[in-house]
Amino acid sequence: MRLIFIATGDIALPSFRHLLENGPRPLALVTQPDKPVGRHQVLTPPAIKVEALAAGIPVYQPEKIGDITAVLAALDPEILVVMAYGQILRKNILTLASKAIINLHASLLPKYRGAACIQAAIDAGDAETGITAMHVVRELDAGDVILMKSIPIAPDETGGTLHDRLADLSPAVLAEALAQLAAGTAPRLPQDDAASSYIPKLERDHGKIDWSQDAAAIERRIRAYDPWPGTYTTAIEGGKEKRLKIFPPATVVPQFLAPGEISTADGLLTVGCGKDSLVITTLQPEGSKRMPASDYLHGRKPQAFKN
RNA sequence: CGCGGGAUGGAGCAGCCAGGUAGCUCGUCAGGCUCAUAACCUGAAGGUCAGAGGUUCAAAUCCUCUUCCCGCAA
Repeated sequence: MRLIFIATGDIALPSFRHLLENGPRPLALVTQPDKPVGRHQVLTPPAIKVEALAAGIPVYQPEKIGDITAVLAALDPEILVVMAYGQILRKNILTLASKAIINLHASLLPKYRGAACIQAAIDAGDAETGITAMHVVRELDAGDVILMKSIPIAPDETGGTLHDRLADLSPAVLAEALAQLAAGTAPRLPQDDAASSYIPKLERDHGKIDWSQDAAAIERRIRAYDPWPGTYTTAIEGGKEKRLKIFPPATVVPQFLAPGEISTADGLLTVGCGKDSLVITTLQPEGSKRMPASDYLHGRKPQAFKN
């Protein structure tokens, strides 16, 4: 089967490796251009590009994928596989493959269409999530479903751990979808648009904690947004405002405190929320390193956290 | 050269602006108290104040440079 792989995010790595080892060997990889990363803006290639080059797979990194339509068409692909690519695919790409263009998406569609699907499942407190293989249509993540596999979400699941587990689940979904497409037995299950939800791309600002929310909701968000985009709050220390990153795990306790009010009893950093309170175990003050909350309390005297 | 914070015994911090015996909250070790304890009391060890140069009678503190860490932004 003539296949082109279109992906940027690390979540696609296991699926890509699966194809390299078990076939069909991709004719090419299309991925985003190298981007400046980190404080010093070092130009960094996507990890999947590095692996593709090492395996001798041709790599294309167009600014807009539409720019290389002719190049891709010349490869005469039967299947396009898209996963965490990061660009909207236009019509000329959607019709490029003779057999199908499919997408692997990290949610149980129609829930959580969009970029932040993994975080959304934890944030919402869902018991399970999964990988969906579906046809790509113009509307984002709205195409007919071929199949999906689910996994349970652990009580201490973070965005990072769930990302990795879903990445590992993906090759099985891809393999089965490809097999069914090849055999002509792949179903086309329309999505229930009325039950769908859309989760926009997360920005750093979305990690700001609102202490008026229930402690349970905040706890889920701290896990969901770790390691990206992370959660943070503003601490009042001696009249000055300091930004604090908050990391999991955090524990919900029934203690009553006003939202943002802090208790340091028993050496624990407990913060009041809209309902119940939250014990913070790990944090990072601006300009300093990540540290246990107990260490933080030894040298600093936060009066409160503000929204 | 994008903006900014930081480097002080094992941990987290103060001291720096207005130079002049190294401080705080813990931890560690020893002893004590207690039926007992992450409690309490007493004592001890542990730091060339990131590095280099300069100013000065005297530098953690002032000036210059270097290295490393981090927040924002991208």
